[in-house]
Amino acid sequence: MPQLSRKQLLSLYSKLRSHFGFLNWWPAKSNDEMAIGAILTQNTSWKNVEKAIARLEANRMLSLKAIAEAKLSKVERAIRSSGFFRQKAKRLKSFSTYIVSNYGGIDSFFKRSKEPRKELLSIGGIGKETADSMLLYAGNRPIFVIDAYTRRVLSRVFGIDAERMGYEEVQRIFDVLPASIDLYKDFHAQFVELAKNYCRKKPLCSKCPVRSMCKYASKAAST
DNA sequence: AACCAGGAGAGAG
DNA sequence: CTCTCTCATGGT
Repeated sequence: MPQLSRKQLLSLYSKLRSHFGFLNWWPAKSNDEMAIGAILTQNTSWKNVEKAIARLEANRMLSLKAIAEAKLSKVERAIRSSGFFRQKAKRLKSFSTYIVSNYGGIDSFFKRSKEPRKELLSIGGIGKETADSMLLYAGNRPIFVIDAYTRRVLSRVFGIDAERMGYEEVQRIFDVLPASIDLYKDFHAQFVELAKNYCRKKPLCSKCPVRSMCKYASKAAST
């Protein structure tokens, strides 16, 4: 019993896509860099993550192998700009150590793991959103990533109480879509772009690219 | 100058 | 299972 039809979702995507254009999200040079970025961006703006990635690269630690071998304090220093640096340094190390020692590298992890999602979640510091981001953007699995922005847009545009729903429950809304990796990647990016620019605390409904199909916008206009 | 950012986990109920 | 609190920094 899906709450939204494929047509509704694709119509939303179409509007976003023609407004924002194709968003080449997460253009990491390697899957290592992508996975590292996924951990660093937890509850942190991407801008500060870029600085941390640049510093890791400058110190030749922009790979799981290098992080697994580096001292914790050295990782901490490099990623300080991304906030939560002590936690994240531990998370980077435990993740890197797990992948490198069990699979040799992230590419063979994605190739050989039978249940990659469950396995990622078993590693400390990797929650559902981070795991799904890695699976979609690095592992090329058709898994829809749910974040706070996605929930907010679903809530406002369609009136779905996605902010109180469980993660997988929100994820199931997108089961009606064709299992296209490129669609999932770009759709998620479009959600973020819409939420950051329009669905804010102080919403900009009058200029919103999807106001014609948005419940919140029409409600805000009539009152 | 409060307030949030592309969350996760431990603890409590 | 769901709710609450903590983690810690830079930008607006």
